[in-house]
Amino acid sequence: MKKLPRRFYNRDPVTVAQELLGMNLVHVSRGVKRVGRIVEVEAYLGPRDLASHSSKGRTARTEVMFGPSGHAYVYMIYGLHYCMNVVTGPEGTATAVLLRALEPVSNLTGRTCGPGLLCKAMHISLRQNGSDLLAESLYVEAPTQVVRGSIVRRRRIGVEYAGSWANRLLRFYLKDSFCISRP
DNA sequence: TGCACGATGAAC
DNA sequence: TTCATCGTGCAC
Repeated sequence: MKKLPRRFYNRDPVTVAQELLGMNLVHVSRGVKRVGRIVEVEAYLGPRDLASHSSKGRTARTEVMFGPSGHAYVYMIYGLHYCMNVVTGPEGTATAVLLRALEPVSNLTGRTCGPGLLCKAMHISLRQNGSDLLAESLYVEAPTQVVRGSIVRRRRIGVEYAGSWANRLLRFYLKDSFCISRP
């Protein structure tokens, strides 16, 4: 097991998204280490990407996205759920990868397939927004051997309002996973 | 200062 | 298909 270095995140979000598949998301809180295997993600390509929150510009909410890579961008959606992203690329590019589904590895209870469910099971909330993924609490690590298999590309979920950007194939998931939020 | 609307999930 | 529920961004 090896924590992913800053340079892993500091690349284009499409590359980072695909390479995150098969990696383990780890959250240590109150002495409990929760681990899940990332099996579904979406890439958000910055201010020009109308589906990305960063297309609204630099605001209090999107501030973390505009910062350095390797940090967690967590936000509340529909007043009910949380979604977690990993900030990618050079500082200021405001690109990110949304984590959409995990396969349970350790200490996870409840479902983990879906961005809101994933955060709930991992005990991730607004407290984790801006968290450095190279620190000790929340991070991603490579398992002893990364098993990926075939990667499927699909349209992103829930971004129909984004015009032609909604049609881009920016969602990636592991074909062989039993845990995908939507086919 | 007010208001429409979500990168969702669950129920019907 | 509908609804829960509230922070955000933008119109006034």
